[in-house]
Amino acid sequence: MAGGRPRESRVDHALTAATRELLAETGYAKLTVDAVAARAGVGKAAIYRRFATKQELVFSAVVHGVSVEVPPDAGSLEADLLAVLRDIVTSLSGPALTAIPGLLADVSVDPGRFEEIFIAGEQACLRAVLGRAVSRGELPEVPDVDVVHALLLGPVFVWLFLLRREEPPVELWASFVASSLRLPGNSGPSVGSA
Amino acid sequence: MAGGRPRESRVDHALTAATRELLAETGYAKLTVDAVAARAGVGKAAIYRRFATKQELVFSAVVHGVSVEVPPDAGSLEADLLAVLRDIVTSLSGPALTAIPGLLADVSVDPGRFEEIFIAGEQACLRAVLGRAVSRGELPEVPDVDVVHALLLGPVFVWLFLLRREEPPVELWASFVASSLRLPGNSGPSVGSA
Amino acid sequence: MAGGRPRESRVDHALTAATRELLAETGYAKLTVDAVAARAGVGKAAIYRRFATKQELVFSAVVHGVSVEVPPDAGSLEADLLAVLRDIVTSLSGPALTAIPGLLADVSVDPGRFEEIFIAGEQACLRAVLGRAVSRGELPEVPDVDVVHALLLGPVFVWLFLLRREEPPVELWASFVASSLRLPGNSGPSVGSA
Amino acid sequence: MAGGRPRESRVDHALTAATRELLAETGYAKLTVDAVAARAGVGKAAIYRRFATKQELVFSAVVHGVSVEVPPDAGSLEADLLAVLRDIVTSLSGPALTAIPGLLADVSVDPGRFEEIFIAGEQACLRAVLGRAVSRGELPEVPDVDVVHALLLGPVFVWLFLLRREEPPVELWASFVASSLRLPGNSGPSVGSA
DNA sequence: ATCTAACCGAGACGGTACGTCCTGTCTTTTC
DNA sequence: GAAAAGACAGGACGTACCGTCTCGGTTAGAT
Repeated sequence: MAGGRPRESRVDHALTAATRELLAETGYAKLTVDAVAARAGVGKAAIYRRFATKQELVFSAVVHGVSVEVPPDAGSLEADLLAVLRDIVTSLSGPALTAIPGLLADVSVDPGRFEEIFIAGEQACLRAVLGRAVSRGELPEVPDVDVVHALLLGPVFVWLFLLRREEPPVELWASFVASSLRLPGNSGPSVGSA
Repeated sequence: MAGGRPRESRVDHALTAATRELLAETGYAKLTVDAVAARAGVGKAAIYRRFATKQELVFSAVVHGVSVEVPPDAGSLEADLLAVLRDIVTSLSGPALTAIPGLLADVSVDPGRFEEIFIAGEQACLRAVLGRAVSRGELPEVPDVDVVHALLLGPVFVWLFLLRREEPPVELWASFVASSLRLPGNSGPSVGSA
Repeated sequence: MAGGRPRESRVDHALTAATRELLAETGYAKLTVDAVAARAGVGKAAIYRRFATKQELVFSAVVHGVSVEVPPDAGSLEADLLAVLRDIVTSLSGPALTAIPGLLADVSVDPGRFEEIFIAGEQACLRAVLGRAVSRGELPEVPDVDVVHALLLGPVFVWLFLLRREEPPVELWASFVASSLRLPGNSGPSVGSA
Repeated sequence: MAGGRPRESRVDHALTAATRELLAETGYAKLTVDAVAARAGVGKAAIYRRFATKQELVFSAVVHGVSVEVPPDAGSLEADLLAVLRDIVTSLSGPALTAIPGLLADVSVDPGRFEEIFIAGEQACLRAVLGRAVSRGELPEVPDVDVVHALLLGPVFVWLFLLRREEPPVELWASFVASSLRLPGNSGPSVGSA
């Protein structure tokens, strides 16, 4: 009823590392489970003991260590939003840059899991930042977080994955969003958050 | 030198229809070329005579009839932006909703083609709309189109493909973007358009 | 409802040849379907389009060209039996020598098919030979073919596959069987052939 | 230097029983070591501490209790041969019936071990029986034991494993072999026993 | 009225990856 | 130190899909 040999963390680390390397070298589409196993010096069974599909493996490797920290108070709504935007850019860079389109495409990856990692954390940060703005008196009340979040994350997404360009103009967007939020009539809760 | 049997338009229509049906039924990831051929009552060769890859087939079926019309003058920047946003939402609905994440993922799809259809047309509309705002005196000069485009398209993208929710709050975003663009200091060209 | 590309006989021949080569080089146990495909310059799908399992592939390669000819009248029962025995030895030599134990073990190979090739043909020859002996007056009546067949095939089987020795003493066994059959009381049909 | 926990005989018995059950239920080809361990309520290590390979495990379970006793003098060569034949049939029945083809196929099983149990013992019995016939005056000299042994074992083998029929006609074969051995010229040593 | 070239459905082809399974070994904790 | 439990590396299996190719046959426009 008890024990058995515990899983080796060596394997977990090797898998994460190998997946990220191959993601960088060959891209998501050409990444194969056999190649990951070979690179990690691991049997395929050890992979499928941990992840049900290739997508879960990649997902796990990509989200490993994505920050969910609320950025420190930067003094103003605009500066705070800029910090959130920079975090978003960071979380979409590195291995994620290569993997996310593929993960988004493969239905097999649990949308809930995806949302939880890439959306919920960011929304929590955003909520904190907007709360600070209310405390400061910059905003009369906390606007709908989903709407604002999409307004921040969306442009970065398009810039990186559709236009495939680097260095999204986050300062500009932070300024846009901050200024429009401060205008009267734009801040009230307006759609029902699901 | 000429001659040969002409292609049957029946085949083209059957392919578009079959592809859209299967996209709706099984999603992009589980769509197979054999299934499309079978559903369309067509040989695989007839498909590959028209499209070099599966991605082109899907792309063609999805973009078929996407509007690239500049919306009529609605009287104000905000109303014009709203019209552009609605066009964007329309172009991302229907079969495209299922197919776009997959197309985005498959590197094999020519990024240029994709950009041409889904980006360039929208940017042209946007440019016209922004030009009208300058004529009206709502804006001092035409802002960077890439930046504004990402600001419009991005939130819709996130809403539909990441949050997988329906009916994006386009009125809100149109209002946000219009008001922030009208603020002094936000409208100048600020990053080099590639 | 008709047509489609016909199967290439080149593939069939290449598969038979490759299977036999690998059987000789590595033995049945280490023979892999991938290796056969690679050696034959053939995709695995082409194999599994023809054979449901690895066993059927090997079986087909091994039985290819097994003779089922009734040997010419050699003048006496003993000489005829010797000829049948030599045919048996021949049919169990070559690739079959390596493959038969494995085929026998793998339940997946249809016992009926196996019997049909390796048993029925030999029994038909034997029946003819025994009939000739009756015509000659060497035997009063045709004995039970199953029983005599087992008496001929069995020792060869044991010699080759259990003792793993070469050159079974077929002359001796032919002589034994012929002389015992000729004795009164040994030739009548005694068990029900299934 | 000695000491430690002694091996539990419970494990040995459970292994033999589980192996035989699974042999009967699923056959040799589908028998897995994990299944044996699970059925026996035993860890795999306990198996591999006792047997080097799966084949040895099965072999051990199958040969457990195979008699190697020289049958008592039945009064005549034919009756003695019949007794030997019956012993052969017994040793090939039960779990062995399912396992032997598989054991024969897996080269990994030591041919020496196999020979020792299934061949040498029977040949010793046969040698004794033939010696008794010489003493009785039924035979002028002891014939080549390998040859006669193949003549006895072979037909049973074919009947059980190739034809997959039950109740081999041992009386018939005993009579055949006894009568042919008694004929002049058939009894001399004729091939070199390896 | 041919001839010819490109089309058509059907389906086999080489190749590649998938996810499952099994073997024999190793590593825990428990007795 | 043996036991049960179960993770480990390695590697074969049979399935599925892609994009190409080969059949026999059809359908235009050019001769």
